Amino acid sequence: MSENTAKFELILSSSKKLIEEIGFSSLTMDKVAQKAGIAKGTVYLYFKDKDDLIEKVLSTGFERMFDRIKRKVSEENGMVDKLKVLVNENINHIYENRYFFKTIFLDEVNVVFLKKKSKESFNLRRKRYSDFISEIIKSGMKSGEFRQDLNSPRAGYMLVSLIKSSAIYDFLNEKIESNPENIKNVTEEILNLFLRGITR
Amino acid sequence: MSENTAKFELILSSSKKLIEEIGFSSLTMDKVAQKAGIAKGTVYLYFKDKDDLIEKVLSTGFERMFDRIKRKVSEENGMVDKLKVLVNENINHIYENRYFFKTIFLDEVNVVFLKKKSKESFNLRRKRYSDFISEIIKSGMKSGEFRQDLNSPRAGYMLVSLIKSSAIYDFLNEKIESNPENIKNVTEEILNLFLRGITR
DNA sequence: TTGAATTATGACTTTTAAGTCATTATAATA
DNA sequence: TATTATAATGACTTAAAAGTCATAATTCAA
Repeated sequence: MSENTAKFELILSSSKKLIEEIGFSSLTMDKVAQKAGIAKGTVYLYFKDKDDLIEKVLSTGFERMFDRIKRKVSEENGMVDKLKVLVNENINHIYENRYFFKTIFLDEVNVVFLKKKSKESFNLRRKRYSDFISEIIKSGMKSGEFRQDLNSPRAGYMLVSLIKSSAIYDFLNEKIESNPENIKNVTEEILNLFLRGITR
Repeated sequence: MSENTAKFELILSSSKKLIEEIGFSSLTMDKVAQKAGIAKGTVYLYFKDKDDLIEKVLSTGFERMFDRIKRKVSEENGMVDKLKVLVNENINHIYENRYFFKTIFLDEVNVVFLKKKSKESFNLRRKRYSDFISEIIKSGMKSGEFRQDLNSPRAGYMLVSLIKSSAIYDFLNEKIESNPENIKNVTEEILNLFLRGITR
């Protein structure tokens, strides 16, 4: 595996662009090479195989998003406030990378294409994020901000899925433009439901 | 396209079993034929192509589930009660067909494999279900059972995703056994969150 | 400057599985 | 029973794309 970081990044970003354009299901190594302006063999100098390439596209994207969210969350004190900035930051990130996430979510890429090992890391990332949320909820239960009878890991997992499904809902309804108004609404609707439920 | 219903059903149920065993990504027409104990060419007498076969496996499964839920829901009057039986019935259905849904959810099959046309019908089914829920929520808003400031279509969509993600959560944590205790808990946790939120 | 080491190339091989169709078997009908 | 129509077969064709590797280009070190 060669060490040239610039070329590694070039292949990675070309793949990401391609995925936005044509989706995962049509992604081929030939197209990746063409998009990056290099030969197919070169791709294999930097990535073990196609699975490795996709896994790295997904994992670098996730780490970038997770770091960003963690930074913002750490600036808040109350658990309700932490959840608020978490949702806000997550939705913002999704909208800023909306064409990528549109493909991820609507194509439901997810783990189908990945081999066993990459499937596991996919689920591990999901778990790391929902565990992070679960800890906030646990603290909120201790502090009295949240109900005492919650199953915090499940609740954490549920919030992740609410965020995701809200974005899917918008993408399906063609609300893909990233205007602040829209983002503010989505964020509030998720938080409203998650914090207060639908009953009066 | 031949008319023999028994053979049609045989291929359909063999495919479903196979999907449970090996997942969508490894499903081949050769394996389907072998599982059904017939020749590959025969499969093509009853289904246009692989996409058609998968689409029919998914759509018949969905219709069965949706009918069952609608029947139960129609027996209730209050909107809260309707949502309660809806969630309960949906979770029950998922657990009764847990190996199928485990594959569907964890492999995240969804639409990846399907061609454009089938992708659309996949999203249409999802929409039919969330619209159905959305109508219940709208009635509940009118009757005063629910808050007035809800975005009912989005809320409907969110409930669908809460149900799905709860099942995924259990499957990921190996809680796949279908004991009534477990099902009761899951149902209650979903409803608790959706109706009341996490704050006190 | 030269030759060794590294990186890049893309035509080629391999694999896999979808879909076809000439042939055969079975069922229906007269 | 003979003839026609329908259903079934599976070897074969086709297609697509992953992955390889002998060769070429470039970079580096002496």
